Amino acid sequence: MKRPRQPPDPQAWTAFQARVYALVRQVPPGRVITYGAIATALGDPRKAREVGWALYELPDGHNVPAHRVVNREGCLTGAWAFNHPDRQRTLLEAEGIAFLSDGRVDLARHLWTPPDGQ
DNA sequence: AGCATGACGCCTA
DNA sequence: ATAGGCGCCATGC
Repeated sequence: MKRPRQPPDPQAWTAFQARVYALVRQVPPGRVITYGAIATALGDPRKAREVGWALYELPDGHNVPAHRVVNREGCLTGAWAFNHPDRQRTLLEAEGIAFLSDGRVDLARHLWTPPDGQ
């Protein structure tokens, strides 16, 4: 059975971004969340890549703690949105995030799960 | 229209 | 645990 798919809709995309930002804003300091977890919490686990896009398009002056978003292995995203390759790691360490010896976030300790109903 | 790319993730070997 | 392949979906050329 073929899976129903929504048609591309700019308004839906904007709404999607808003929901991503709203969810990321709920991540407490010292905790992290993954792209896949965000997509799942928003009701579509397949949109993990779009979560990344949404964060990529964050406007200036946003109050979204995007540095608390990592991939499912706990890897950081690099310099993309943080102006400096170590910026994201610095922010996370300042919040008490523990890193493994290979440079990944210790997800077992810091992964945050959003409450239901989001 | 086709093809490549990407702040991703799952499956398989 | 690691590496490669593939699916996903929005974007850009």
